[in-house]
Amino acid sequence: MKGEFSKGELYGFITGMASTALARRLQKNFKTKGIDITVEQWSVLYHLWRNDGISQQDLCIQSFRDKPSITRLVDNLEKLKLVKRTASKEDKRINRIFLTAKGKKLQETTMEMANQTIVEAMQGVSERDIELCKNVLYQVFENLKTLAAK
Amino acid sequence: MKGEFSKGELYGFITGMASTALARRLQKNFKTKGIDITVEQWSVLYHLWRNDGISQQDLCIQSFRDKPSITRLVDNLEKLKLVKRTASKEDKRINRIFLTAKGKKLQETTMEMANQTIVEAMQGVSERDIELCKNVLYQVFENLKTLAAK
DNA sequence: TTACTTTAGTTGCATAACTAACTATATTTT
DNA sequence: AAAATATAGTTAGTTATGCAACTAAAGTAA
Repeated sequence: MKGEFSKGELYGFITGMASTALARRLQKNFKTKGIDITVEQWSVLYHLWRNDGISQQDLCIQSFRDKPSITRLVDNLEKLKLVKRTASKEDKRINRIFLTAKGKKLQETTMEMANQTIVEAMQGVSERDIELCKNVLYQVFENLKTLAAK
Repeated sequence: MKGEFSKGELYGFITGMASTALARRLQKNFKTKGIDITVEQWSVLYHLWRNDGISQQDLCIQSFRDKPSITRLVDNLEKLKLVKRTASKEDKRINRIFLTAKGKKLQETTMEMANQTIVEAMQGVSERDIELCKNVLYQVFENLKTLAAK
């Protein structure tokens, strides 16, 4: 077990082993249920379900990805007929991204699966500790964001 | 700020925003210091520094990657003259991976940078909370590993 | 109005990840 | 010993990420 995610070290923390494992699990759950999207595509849809019609730039910020990544994710989501690009009339530079009926339909099932996956992952961890862990990760994220802005 | 890594949600947790930010920061720090390796390559070297000459299979388990990923990471590390594949004499299926002098030399500087990056990231987080967070992530990892094995 | 700068998005190139299919060597079973 | 199985590693195809260079439209300044 020496090299794995051992309690005493930060290797797993740096490399995001827990979130990698979580994403892999969610991906497998999608596949098992015959849902043919990647977890990355799901994470883009996630923001559209809350806020349909936002721009690619908004998706960059909210999903914490760069512009080329979003361009290609939207390309693929469009191929899957889950979203549709629409040029903004006010500002022709902007693409507004809208969910299709098919895209909207995925929300309920996949969010349910995501929640279920988290429940499985958090087995044996108290609510209080989950909150604390989220707060630490949030703080880490904020610290690094501040540094990156410099 | 609505879509970002907000305290109240698990989105950032699922997508590994904190570890992504940490990896990006470490990558940038490498680049700034003229160290031309990726963080993924670094994470492979990390295991070799502790245990030179292990097999690709060992690297798979320890770095939590699949076989093709390790094949290519070792390919690229070999191109960079940081490691060298050597077929095992006992079992011809096995490649043992050995650090070159150049590969060994990277340890001190880059580990220092990784530690420094973690210090930056953990600013304002108590030792106790770091420990607790690591334990939660460890538990999550173990839960998912158990599930995957089924 | 023309020139400069900023913003939104795309394209090209390199690295990395997952899946599936494959080769080669070892091990186990019969 | 021969056949079946398991293990180590590679290859091919698709998706995703990061960086740099690019186009087009908007906003700002001269």
